[in-house]
Amino acid sequence: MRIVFMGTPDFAVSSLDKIVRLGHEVPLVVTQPDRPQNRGMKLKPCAVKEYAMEHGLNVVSPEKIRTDSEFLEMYKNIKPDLTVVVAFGQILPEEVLNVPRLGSINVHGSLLPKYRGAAPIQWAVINGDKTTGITTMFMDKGMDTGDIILQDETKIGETETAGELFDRLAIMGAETLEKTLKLFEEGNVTRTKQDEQKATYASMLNKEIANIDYTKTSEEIVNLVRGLNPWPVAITVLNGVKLKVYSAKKVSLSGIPGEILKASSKEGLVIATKDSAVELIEIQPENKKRMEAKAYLLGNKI
RNA sequence: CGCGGGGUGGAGCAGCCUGGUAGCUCGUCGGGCUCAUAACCCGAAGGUCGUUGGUUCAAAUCCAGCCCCCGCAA
Repeated sequence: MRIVFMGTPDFAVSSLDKIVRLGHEVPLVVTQPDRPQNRGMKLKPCAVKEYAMEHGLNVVSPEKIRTDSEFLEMYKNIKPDLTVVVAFGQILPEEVLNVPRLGSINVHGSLLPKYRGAAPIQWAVINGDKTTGITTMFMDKGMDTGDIILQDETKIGETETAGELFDRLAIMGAETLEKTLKLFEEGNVTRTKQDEQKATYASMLNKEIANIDYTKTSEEIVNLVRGLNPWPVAITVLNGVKLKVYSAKKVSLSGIPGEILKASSKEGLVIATKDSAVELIEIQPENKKRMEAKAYLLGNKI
């Protein structure tokens, strides 16, 4: 088939790679424009763009795809059979969605209608879900509201981080996409409407939720830490020391929520929560490297 | 030229301002104590102080360049 790909971050690369390896024709790849990213405000191409350039694919990065008539014209002239969208990052208007002969499909990192929106994988971990999965669907003008084609389910590990789940779902996404493309080739695609009653939204992550709230339960806090690792990472401030928290576990102690119960290189760093306490195991103090809390306490005090 | 912190035995830090013996808390190895131990006692190994050059009788320390790591912001 003649497939246009739209996607931006790492998560999308394995799906694009799958399409290329399956031997489909990819006349165009669409990504977000380069953004100033790192220290020093340097421009860095996104993961999909890097992949596309390495493989000699034609890449465009419209600033606002909604209002870009030049892009729409060019896109129409390509006459794609199908367009695959994976974590693209821009809302696509109906004129764009309707261009491909067979439609536009999306690979989403949750079992829709649960976790429509921007950060489904992290929210599944933050909420302590036991399972999640991949959904492929036809796109419509709503936010992840289109008809479902296929779903694959996977268990979330007890201590799995969002980053680890991300990597697994990126691979699973490519596999589910492969099965979906096969259905298109065979002409056996089915559509299942989403159950609106069960729909939930996974909003974008912001810094507010990254701050650990010790009046929550230990389990909620541990899940938050897992769900925000490796990005944007849970944050806490203890006696004026700002820390990123990469891993934590529940321990059987108690005190006033937020109280520092232990802070030594031998016993570790333990903070009281609503129902018990959490030990902050792997941390990153401001301006420092990521390290064990016990190592930090060898030469620093909290 | 976005703002800022840092690179010192295996780990985390001090020392730098006010140049002159390499320090602290751990870890490792050996020995001791103990029913036993992540506890305690004794001893040992292990560092071109990121790198290049400069100043000086003398540089971890002062000066200049370069490399690398990190926080904020985006």
